[in-house]
Amino acid sequence: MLTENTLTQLFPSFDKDLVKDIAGKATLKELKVGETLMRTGQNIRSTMLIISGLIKIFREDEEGNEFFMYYLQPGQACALSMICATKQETSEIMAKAVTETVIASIPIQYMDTLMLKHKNWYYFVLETYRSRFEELLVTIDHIAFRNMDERLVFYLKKQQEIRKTNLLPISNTEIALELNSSREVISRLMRKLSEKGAVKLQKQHIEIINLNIY
Amino acid sequence: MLTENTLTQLFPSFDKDLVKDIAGKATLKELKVGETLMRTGQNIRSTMLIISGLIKIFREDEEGNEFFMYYLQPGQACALSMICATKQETSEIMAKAVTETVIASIPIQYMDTLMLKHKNWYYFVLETYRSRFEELLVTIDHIAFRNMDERLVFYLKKQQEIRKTNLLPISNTEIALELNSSREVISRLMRKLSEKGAVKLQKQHIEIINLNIY
DNA sequence: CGGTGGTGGTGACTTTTGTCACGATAGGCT
DNA sequence: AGCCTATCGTGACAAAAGTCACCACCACCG
Repeated sequence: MLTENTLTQLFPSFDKDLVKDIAGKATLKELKVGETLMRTGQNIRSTMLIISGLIKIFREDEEGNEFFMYYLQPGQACALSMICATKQETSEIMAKAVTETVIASIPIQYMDTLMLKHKNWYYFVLETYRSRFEELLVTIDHIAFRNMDERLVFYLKKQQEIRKTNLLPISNTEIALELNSSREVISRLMRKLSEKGAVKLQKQHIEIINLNIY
Repeated sequence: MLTENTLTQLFPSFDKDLVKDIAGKATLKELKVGETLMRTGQNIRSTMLIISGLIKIFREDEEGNEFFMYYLQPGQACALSMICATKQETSEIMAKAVTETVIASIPIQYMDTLMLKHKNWYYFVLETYRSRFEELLVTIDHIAFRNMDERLVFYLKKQQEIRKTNLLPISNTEIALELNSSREVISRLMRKLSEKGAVKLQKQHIEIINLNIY
Protein backbone atom coordinates (compact mmCIF):
# COMPACT_ATOMS: atom_id res chain seq x y z
CA MET A 1 0.00 0.00 0.00
CA LEU A 2 1.28 3.42 -0.97
CA THR A 3 1.03 5.68 2.05
CA GLU A 4 1.02 9.46 1.91
CA ASN A 5 3.89 9.35 4.32
CA THR A 6 6.14 7.42 1.97
CA LEU A 7 5.35 9.79 -0.86
CA THR A 8 6.07 12.87 1.21
CA GLN A 9 9.40 11.47 2.27
CA LEU A 10 10.51 10.42 -1.20
CA PHE A 11 9.12 13.43 -3.02
CA PRO A 12 9.61 16.35 -0.65
CA SER A 13 8.60 18.86 -3.31
CA PHE A 14 5.03 17.51 -3.41
CA ASP A 15 2.50 19.34 -1.25
CA LYS A 16 -0.19 17.64 0.82
CA ASP A 17 -2.91 17.96 -1.79
CA LEU A 18 -0.77 16.46 -4.50
CA VAL A 19 0.35 13.60 -2.29
CA LYS A 20 -3.24 12.82 -1.44
CA ASP A 21 -4.21 12.89 -5.10
CA ILE A 22 -1.41 10.59 -6.12
CA ALA A 23 -1.85 8.18 -3.25
CA GLY A 24 -5.44 7.72 -4.30
CA LYS A 25 -4.65 7.10 -7.94
CA ALA A 26 -1.40 5.18 -8.03
CA THR A 27 -0.99 1.45 -7.74
CA LEU A 28 2.16 -0.25 -6.54
CA LYS A 29 4.07 -2.74 -8.64
CA GLU A 30 6.94 -4.94 -7.56
CA LEU A 31 9.73 -5.86 -9.94
CA LYS A 32 12.17 -8.71 -9.49
CA VAL A 33 15.87 -8.41 -10.31
CA GLY A 34 16.34 -8.23 -14.07
CA GLU A 35 12.67 -7.79 -14.81
CA THR A 36 11.91 -5.53 -17.77
CA LEU A 37 9.65 -2.60 -17.06
CA MET A 38 9.60 -1.13 -20.51
CA ARG A 39 10.88 -2.28 -23.88
CA THR A 40 11.60 -0.56 -27.15
CA GLY A 41 8.47 0.11 -29.16
CA GLN A 42 6.13 -0.53 -26.29
CA ASN A 43 3.22 1.77 -25.63
CA ILE A 44 3.25 3.32 -22.20
CA ARG A 45 -0.01 3.82 -20.41
CA SER A 46 1.12 5.11 -17.09
CA THR A 47 3.62 7.38 -15.43
CA MET A 48 5.99 5.70 -13.06
CA LEU A 49 7.51 6.90 -9.80
CA ILE A 50 10.31 4.91 -8.21
CA ILE A 51 9.56 4.06 -4.59
CA SER A 52 12.47 1.75 -3.80
CA GLY A 53 15.17 -0.16 -5.62
CA LEU A 54 17.06 0.75 -8.77
CA ILE A 55 16.05 0.93 -12.43
CA LYS A 56 18.48 0.93 -15.34
CA ILE A 57 17.54 2.86 -18.45
CA PHE A 58 19.30 1.90 -21.65
CA ARG A 59 19.07 1.99 -25.38
CA GLU A 60 19.12 -1.07 -27.60
CA ASP A 61 19.77 -1.24 -31.33
CA GLU A 62 18.47 -3.79 -33.84
CA GLU A 63 21.40 -6.14 -33.33
CA GLY A 64 20.90 -6.30 -29.58
CA ASN A 65 23.76 -3.98 -28.69
CA GLU A 66 22.79 -2.08 -25.64
CA PHE A 67 23.94 1.26 -24.43
CA PHE A 68 23.59 2.40 -20.85
CA MET A 69 22.00 5.80 -20.35
CA TYR A 70 21.20 6.39 -16.70
CA TYR A 71 19.73 5.02 -13.51
CA LEU A 72 16.48 5.88 -11.79
CA GLN A 73 16.50 5.92 -8.02
CA PRO A 74 13.79 6.25 -5.37
CA GLY A 75 12.29 9.73 -5.51
CA GLN A 76 12.71 9.94 -9.25
CA ALA A 77 10.35 9.34 -12.10
CA CYS A 78 10.67 7.99 -15.59
CA ALA A 79 10.67 11.08 -17.77
CA LEU A 80 9.76 9.22 -20.89
CA SER A 81 6.82 7.51 -19.27
CA MET A 82 5.42 10.89 -18.34
CA ILE A 83 5.36 12.20 -21.83
CA CYS A 84 4.79 9.07 -23.79
CA ALA A 85 1.86 8.55 -21.49
CA THR A 86 0.51 12.01 -22.20
CA LYS A 87 1.07 11.87 -25.91
CA GLN A 88 0.35 8.17 -26.41
CA GLU A 89 3.64 7.67 -28.14
CA THR A 90 5.75 4.56 -28.03
CA SER A 91 8.92 4.37 -26.02
CA GLU A 92 12.33 4.08 -27.60
CA ILE A 93 14.20 2.79 -24.62
CA MET A 94 14.48 -0.17 -22.30
CA ALA A 95 14.01 -0.09 -18.54
CA LYS A 96 15.13 -2.96 -16.33
CA ALA A 97 15.18 -3.53 -12.59
CA VAL A 98 18.76 -3.77 -11.27
CA THR A 99 17.67 -4.71 -7.77
CA GLU A 100 14.26 -5.59 -6.42
CA THR A 101 12.23 -2.49 -7.09
CA VAL A 102 8.87 -1.00 -6.19
CA ILE A 103 7.23 1.54 -8.44
CA ALA A 104 4.05 3.58 -8.18
CA SER A 105 2.12 3.62 -11.40
CA ILE A 106 -0.24 6.48 -12.22
CA PRO A 107 -2.58 5.79 -15.15
CA ILE A 108 -2.43 8.33 -17.96
CA GLN A 109 -5.96 9.56 -17.64
CA TYR A 110 -4.99 11.42 -14.48
CA MET A 111 -2.03 13.24 -16.04
CA ASP A 112 -4.02 16.21 -17.34
CA THR A 113 -5.71 16.84 -14.02
CA LEU A 114 -2.51 16.56 -12.05
CA MET A 115 -0.72 18.86 -14.42
CA LEU A 116 -3.31 21.60 -14.49
CA LYS A 117 -4.26 21.36 -10.83
CA HIS A 118 -0.88 21.09 -9.15
CA LYS A 119 1.92 23.52 -9.77
CA ASN A 120 4.12 21.15 -7.77
CA TRP A 121 3.47 18.36 -10.19
CA TYR A 122 4.19 20.44 -13.24
CA TYR A 123 7.45 21.60 -11.70
CA PHE A 124 8.32 18.04 -10.88
CA VAL A 125 7.64 16.85 -14.40
CA LEU A 126 9.72 19.61 -15.94
CA GLU A 127 12.53 19.09 -13.50
CA THR A 128 12.51 15.37 -14.20
CA TYR A 129 12.76 16.07 -17.88
CA ARG A 130 15.43 18.67 -17.50
CA SER A 131 17.66 16.50 -15.36
CA ARG A 132 17.34 13.50 -17.67
CA PHE A 133 18.11 15.76 -20.58
CA GLU A 134 21.25 16.96 -18.84
CA GLU A 135 22.27 13.39 -18.16
CA LEU A 136 21.91 12.58 -21.81
CA LEU A 137 24.05 15.58 -22.66
CA VAL A 138 26.76 14.34 -20.34
CA THR A 139 26.50 10.92 -21.93
CA ILE A 140 26.88 12.44 -25.38
CA ASP A 141 29.91 14.39 -24.23
CA HIS A 142 31.48 11.19 -23.09
CA ILE A 143 30.99 9.15 -26.19
CA ALA A 144 31.76 12.08 -28.46
CA PHE A 145 34.78 13.54 -26.75
CA ARG A 146 36.27 10.91 -24.48
CA ASN A 147 38.18 7.69 -24.93
CA MET A 148 37.25 4.40 -23.41
CA ASP A 149 39.62 4.72 -20.46
CA GLU A 150 38.02 7.92 -19.22
CA ARG A 151 34.57 6.57 -19.86
CA LEU A 152 35.36 3.47 -17.85
CA VAL A 153 36.53 5.54 -14.90
CA PHE A 154 33.40 7.65 -15.12
CA TYR A 155 31.27 4.52 -15.26
CA LEU A 156 32.95 3.04 -12.21
CA LYS A 157 32.53 6.26 -10.26
CA LYS A 158 28.86 6.31 -11.07
CA GLN A 159 28.43 2.71 -10.01
CA GLN A 160 30.24 3.42 -6.76
CA GLU A 161 28.02 6.40 -6.10
CA ILE A 162 24.75 4.73 -6.96
CA ARG A 163 25.38 1.40 -5.30
CA LYS A 164 27.00 3.14 -2.33
CA THR A 165 29.79 0.61 -2.05
CA ASN A 166 33.42 0.18 -3.13
CA LEU A 167 32.89 -3.46 -3.97
CA LEU A 168 31.14 -3.63 -7.31
CA PRO A 169 29.62 -6.99 -8.20
CA ILE A 170 29.93 -6.38 -11.94
CA SER A 171 31.70 -8.51 -14.52
CA ASN A 172 33.91 -7.13 -17.27
CA THR A 173 31.52 -8.60 -19.80
CA GLU A 174 28.68 -6.62 -18.31
CA ILE A 175 30.65 -3.38 -18.35
CA ALA A 176 31.64 -3.97 -21.96
CA LEU A 177 27.98 -4.40 -22.84
CA GLU A 178 26.91 -1.23 -21.11
CA LEU A 179 29.65 0.88 -22.60
CA ASN A 180 29.12 -0.76 -25.97
CA SER A 181 32.69 -1.98 -26.05
CA SER A 182 34.17 -5.45 -25.85
CA ARG A 183 35.23 -7.57 -22.93
CA GLU A 184 38.88 -7.63 -23.98
CA VAL A 185 39.11 -3.87 -24.13
CA ILE A 186 37.62 -3.50 -20.67
CA SER A 187 39.94 -6.21 -19.42
CA ARG A 188 42.99 -4.35 -20.72
CA LEU A 189 41.86 -1.03 -19.29
CA MET A 190 41.06 -2.64 -15.98
CA ARG A 191 44.56 -4.00 -15.76
CA LYS A 192 45.93 -0.51 -16.36
CA LEU A 193 43.68 0.87 -13.65
CA SER A 194 44.85 -1.77 -11.20
CA GLU A 195 48.48 -1.05 -12.12
CA LYS A 196 47.85 2.58 -11.24
CA GLY A 197 46.34 1.49 -7.95
CA ALA A 198 42.92 2.86 -8.78
CA VAL A 199 41.16 -0.47 -8.34
CA LYS A 200 41.84 -3.95 -7.03
CA LEU A 201 40.61 -6.81 -9.13
CA GLN A 202 39.12 -9.57 -7.06
CA LYS A 203 37.29 -12.64 -8.09
CA GLN A 204 33.73 -11.67 -8.94
CA HIS A 205 34.26 -8.16 -7.67
CA ILE A 206 35.97 -4.93 -8.48
CA GLU A 207 37.22 -3.09 -5.45
CA ILE A 208 37.52 0.64 -5.94
CA ILE A 209 40.50 2.22 -4.23
CA ASN A 210 40.76 5.69 -5.71
CA LEU A 211 39.43 6.74 -9.08
CA ASN A 212 40.59 10.34 -8.99
CA ILE A 213 43.68 9.69 -11.02
CA TYR A 214 43.34 12.29 -13.73
CA MET B 1 5.39 42.90 -34.56
CA LEU B 2 4.19 39.42 -33.63
CA THR B 3 0.67 38.98 -35.00
CA GLU B 4 -1.80 36.41 -33.76
CA ASN B 5 -2.09 35.26 -37.32
CA THR B 6 1.58 34.34 -37.60
CA LEU B 7 1.41 32.43 -34.34
CA THR B 8 -1.65 30.48 -35.36
CA GLN B 9 -0.05 29.48 -38.62
CA LEU B 10 3.26 28.42 -37.13
CA PHE B 11 1.83 26.79 -34.03
CA PRO B 12 -1.43 25.20 -35.16
CA SER B 13 -1.90 23.39 -31.86
CA PHE B 14 -2.34 26.67 -29.98
CA ASP B 15 -5.93 27.79 -29.43
CA LYS B 16 -7.13 31.39 -29.75
CA ASP B 17 -6.82 32.21 -26.09
CA LEU B 18 -3.26 30.98 -25.91
CA VAL B 19 -2.27 32.81 -29.06
CA LYS B 20 -3.69 36.02 -27.68
CA ASP B 21 -1.85 35.51 -24.40
CA ILE B 22 1.48 34.88 -26.09
CA ALA B 23 1.14 37.66 -28.63
CA GLY B 24 0.68 40.07 -25.77
CA LYS B 25 3.68 38.86 -23.81
CA ALA B 26 6.33 37.94 -26.34
CA THR B 27 8.82 40.26 -27.93
CA LEU B 28 10.48 39.63 -31.26
CA LYS B 29 14.23 39.40 -31.69
CA GLU B 30 16.18 39.27 -34.91
CA LEU B 31 19.38 37.30 -35.19
CA LYS B 32 22.01 37.69 -37.89
CA VAL B 33 23.80 34.76 -39.50
CA GLY B 34 26.21 33.20 -37.05
CA GLU B 35 24.91 35.13 -34.06
CA THR B 36 24.92 33.25 -30.79
CA LEU B 37 21.60 33.01 -29.02
CA MET B 38 22.74 31.01 -26.05
CA ARG B 39 26.10 29.90 -24.76
CA THR B 40 27.27 27.28 -22.31
CA GLY B 41 26.82 28.35 -18.72
CA GLN B 42 24.53 31.23 -19.52
CA ASN B 43 21.41 31.83 -17.49
CA ILE B 44 18.24 31.78 -19.54
CA ARG B 45 15.49 34.19 -18.65
CA SER B 46 12.98 33.56 -21.37
CA THR B 47 11.43 30.84 -23.45
CA MET B 48 12.04 31.08 -27.15
CA LEU B 49 9.80 30.23 -30.07
CA ILE B 50 11.28 30.15 -33.58
CA ILE B 51 9.29 32.33 -35.98
CA SER B 52 11.52 32.16 -39.05
CA GLY B 53 15.03 31.07 -39.99
CA LEU B 54 17.11 28.23 -38.61
CA ILE B 55 18.88 27.69 -35.28
CA LYS B 56 21.65 25.20 -34.68
CA ILE B 57 21.90 23.58 -31.28
CA PHE B 58 25.24 22.08 -30.35
CA ARG B 59 27.41 21.06 -27.47
CA GLU B 60 30.87 22.39 -26.80
CA ASP B 61 33.56 20.98 -24.55
CA GLU B 62 36.32 22.80 -22.69
CA GLU B 63 38.76 22.57 -25.58
CA GLY B 64 36.35 24.15 -28.04
CA ASN B 65 35.36 20.92 -29.76
CA GLU B 66 31.79 21.21 -30.80
CA PHE B 67 29.24 18.55 -31.40
CA PHE B 68 26.12 19.09 -33.44
CA MET B 69 22.87 18.03 -31.80
CA TYR B 70 19.88 19.26 -33.76
CA TYR B 71 18.25 22.15 -35.57
CA LEU B 72 15.31 24.27 -34.51
CA GLN B 73 12.94 25.37 -37.25
CA PRO B 74 9.99 27.75 -37.37
CA GLY B 75 7.12 26.38 -35.30
CA GLN B 76 9.48 24.82 -32.80
CA ALA B 77 10.72 25.97 -29.44
CA CYS B 78 13.93 25.60 -27.52
CA ALA B 79 13.20 22.87 -25.01
CA LEU B 80 16.01 23.83 -22.74
CA SER B 81 15.00 27.45 -22.61
CA MET B 82 11.56 26.37 -21.40
CA ILE B 83 12.83 24.51 -18.46
CA CYS B 84 15.93 26.42 -17.61
CA ALA B 85 13.68 29.43 -17.61
CA THR B 86 11.27 27.79 -15.22
CA LYS B 87 13.90 26.40 -12.93
CA GLN B 88 16.43 29.20 -13.22
CA GLU B 89 19.14 26.80 -14.17
CA THR B 90 22.00 27.53 -16.51
CA SER B 91 22.13 26.14 -19.98
CA GLU B 92 24.66 23.54 -21.05
CA ILE B 93 24.45 24.05 -24.76
CA MET B 94 25.11 26.53 -27.50
CA ALA B 95 22.54 27.93 -29.91
CA LYS B 96 23.56 29.77 -33.04
CA ALA B 97 21.64 31.23 -35.97
CA VAL B 98 22.40 29.38 -39.21
CA THR B 99 20.43 31.80 -41.36
CA GLU B 100 18.85 35.11 -40.45
CA THR B 101 16.35 34.19 -37.79
CA VAL B 102 13.44 35.72 -35.91
CA ILE B 103 12.48 34.43 -32.49
CA ALA B 104 9.68 35.27 -30.10
CA SER B 105 10.88 35.60 -26.56
CA ILE B 106 8.52 35.01 -23.65
CA PRO B 107 9.87 36.18 -20.27
CA ILE B 108 9.97 33.51 -17.58
CA GLN B 109 7.54 35.19 -15.25
CA TYR B 110 4.69 34.20 -17.59
CA MET B 111 5.60 30.53 -17.72
CA ASP B 112 3.61 29.48 -14.66
CA THR B 113 0.45 31.20 -15.81
CA LEU B 114 0.69 29.82 -19.32
CA MET B 115 1.32 26.34 -18.02
CA LEU B 116 -1.52 26.25 -15.54
CA LYS B 117 -4.02 28.13 -17.67
CA HIS B 118 -3.53 26.54 -21.08
CA LYS B 119 -3.67 22.83 -21.65
CA ASN B 120 -2.45 23.52 -25.17
CA TRP B 121 0.67 25.13 -23.86
CA TYR B 122 1.47 22.33 -21.48
CA TYR B 123 1.01 19.82 -24.26
CA PHE B 124 3.26 21.87 -26.47
CA VAL B 125 5.99 22.06 -23.85
CA LEU B 126 5.88 18.35 -23.19
CA GLU B 127 5.85 17.52 -26.87
CA THR B 128 8.79 19.83 -27.45
CA TYR B 129 10.71 18.08 -24.75
CA ARG B 130 9.78 14.65 -25.90
CA SER B 131 10.79 15.26 -29.49
CA ARG B 132 14.14 16.81 -28.52
CA PHE B 133 14.72 13.88 -26.21
CA GLU B 134 14.06 11.47 -29.05
CA GLU B 135 16.47 13.39 -31.26
CA LEU B 136 19.14 13.09 -28.63
CA LEU B 137 18.48 9.37 -28.44
CA VAL B 138 18.97 9.06 -32.18
CA THR B 139 22.17 11.07 -31.89
CA ILE B 140 23.42 8.76 -29.17
CA ASP B 141 22.60 5.77 -31.30
CA HIS B 142 24.68 7.17 -34.06
CA ILE B 143 27.78 7.96 -32.11
CA ALA B 144 27.53 4.79 -30.06
CA PHE B 145 26.68 2.26 -32.73
CA ARG B 146 27.67 3.73 -36.09
CA ASN B 147 30.90 4.46 -37.89
CA MET B 148 31.82 7.78 -39.40
CA ASP B 149 30.77 6.85 -42.93
CA GLU B 150 27.20 6.15 -41.90
CA ARG B 151 27.11 9.20 -39.70
CA LEU B 152 28.29 11.37 -42.56
CA VAL B 153 25.54 10.08 -44.83
CA PHE B 154 23.00 10.70 -42.09
CA TYR B 155 24.35 14.20 -41.59
CA LEU B 156 24.13 15.01 -45.30
CA LYS B 157 20.59 13.68 -45.48
CA LYS B 158 19.59 15.89 -42.62
CA GLN B 159 21.19 18.94 -44.17
CA GLN B 160 19.43 18.22 -47.44
CA GLU B 161 16.11 17.88 -45.68
CA ILE B 162 16.47 20.98 -43.53
CA ARG B 163 17.94 23.29 -46.12
CA LYS B 164 15.58 21.92 -48.75
CA THR B 165 18.25 21.84 -51.44
CA ASN B 166 20.66 19.37 -53.03
CA LEU B 167 23.45 21.91 -53.16
CA LEU B 168 24.93 22.19 -49.71
CA PRO B 169 27.14 25.21 -49.08
CA ILE B 170 29.16 23.47 -46.37
CA SER B 171 32.90 22.93 -46.21
CA ASN B 172 34.55 19.68 -45.20
CA THR B 173 36.15 21.49 -42.31
CA GLU B 174 32.75 22.54 -41.04
CA ILE B 175 31.38 19.02 -41.30
CA ALA B 176 34.39 17.66 -39.47
CA LEU B 177 33.76 20.14 -36.67
CA GLU B 178 30.11 19.25 -36.33
CA LEU B 179 30.69 15.52 -36.34
CA ASN B 180 33.68 15.95 -34.04
CA SER B 181 35.98 14.33 -36.55
CA SER B 182 38.82 15.74 -38.65
CA ARG B 183 38.87 17.35 -42.06
CA GLU B 184 41.01 14.60 -43.59
CA VAL B 185 38.67 11.86 -42.49
CA ILE B 186 35.68 13.68 -43.97
CA SER B 187 37.65 14.33 -47.12
CA ARG B 188 38.42 10.63 -47.54
CA LEU B 189 34.85 9.57 -46.86
CA MET B 190 33.56 12.20 -49.26
CA ARG B 191 35.72 10.79 -51.99
CA LYS B 192 34.29 7.36 -51.35
CA LEU B 193 30.78 8.77 -51.54
CA SER B 194 31.52 10.50 -54.83
CA GLU B 195 33.04 7.27 -56.20
CA LYS B 196 29.80 5.54 -55.37
CA GLY B 197 27.88 8.27 -57.16
CA ALA B 198 26.12 9.43 -54.02
CA VAL B 199 27.42 12.99 -54.23
CA LYS B 200 29.24 15.26 -56.64
CA LEU B 201 31.98 17.41 -55.22
CA GLN B 202 31.99 20.91 -56.63
CA LYS B 203 33.96 23.91 -55.63
CA GLN B 204 32.42 25.41 -52.51
CA HIS B 205 29.48 23.04 -52.72
CA ILE B 206 28.45 19.47 -52.23
CA GLU B 207 25.81 18.28 -54.66
CA ILE B 208 23.74 15.43 -53.38
CA ILE B 209 22.78 12.87 -56.02
CA ASN B 210 21.44 9.91 -54.07
CA LEU B 211 22.29 9.08 -50.50
CA ASN B 212 20.26 5.88 -50.21
CA ILE B 213 23.18 3.64 -50.86
CA TYR B 214 22.98 1.25 -47.95
C1' DC C 1 51.67 41.35 -59.75
C1' DG C 2 52.64 38.73 -55.62
C1' DG C 3 51.11 37.68 -51.06
C1' DT C 4 47.71 35.73 -47.96
C1' DG C 5 44.15 32.91 -46.14
C1' DG C 6 40.77 29.51 -46.64
C1' DT C 7 40.00 25.20 -48.60
C1' DG C 8 40.80 20.48 -50.26
C1' DG C 9 43.60 16.09 -51.50
C1' DT C 10 46.76 12.67 -50.13
C1' DG C 11 50.36 9.52 -48.29
C1' DA C 12 52.45 7.84 -44.11
C1' DC C 13 52.08 6.92 -39.64
C1' DT C 14 50.01 6.33 -34.76
C1' DT C 15 46.49 5.49 -31.54
C1' DT C 16 42.44 3.49 -30.17
C1' DT C 17 39.35 0.08 -30.42
C1' DG C 18 37.46 -4.22 -31.97
C1' DT C 19 38.06 -9.18 -33.18
C1' DC C 20 39.91 -13.84 -33.06
C1' DA C 21 41.96 -17.58 -30.89
C1' DC C 22 43.47 -19.86 -27.09
C1' DG C 23 44.31 -21.03 -22.44
C1' DA C 24 43.56 -20.57 -17.26
C1' DT C 25 40.66 -20.56 -13.34
C1' DA C 26 36.72 -21.18 -10.36
C1' DG C 27 32.03 -22.53 -8.99
C1' DG C 28 28.17 -25.48 -9.40
C1' DC C 29 26.05 -29.81 -10.48
C1' DT C 30 25.50 -34.76 -11.09
C1' DA D 1 35.86 -36.76 -9.61
C1' DG D 2 34.29 -35.17 -14.15
C1' DC D 3 31.80 -31.92 -16.71
C1' DC D 4 29.80 -27.53 -17.80
C1' DT D 5 29.65 -22.79 -17.86
C1' DA D 6 31.02 -18.28 -16.93
C1' DT D 7 34.68 -15.41 -16.35
C1' DC D 8 39.15 -13.41 -17.19
C1' DG D 9 43.87 -12.59 -19.38
C1' DT D 10 46.49 -12.15 -23.32
C1' DG D 11 48.93 -12.07 -27.71
C1' DA D 12 48.27 -11.16 -32.53
C1' DC D 13 46.03 -8.94 -35.87
C1' DA D 14 42.57 -5.78 -38.34
C1' DA D 15 39.79 -1.78 -38.82
C1' DA D 16 38.56 2.93 -37.95
C1' DA D 17 39.87 7.24 -36.97
C1' DG D 18 43.10 10.86 -35.79
C1' DT D 19 47.48 13.33 -36.78
C1' DC D 20 51.24 15.20 -39.42
C1' DA D 21 53.32 17.02 -43.34
C1' DC D 22 53.07 18.86 -47.61
C1' DC D 23 51.27 20.51 -51.75
C1' DA D 24 47.63 22.54 -54.86
C1' DC D 25 44.05 25.54 -55.90
C1' DC D 26 41.45 29.71 -55.85
C1' DA D 27 39.63 34.15 -54.38
C1' DC D 28 40.68 38.44 -52.72
C1' DC D 29 43.27 42.51 -51.88
C1' DG D 30 46.79 45.99 -51.66
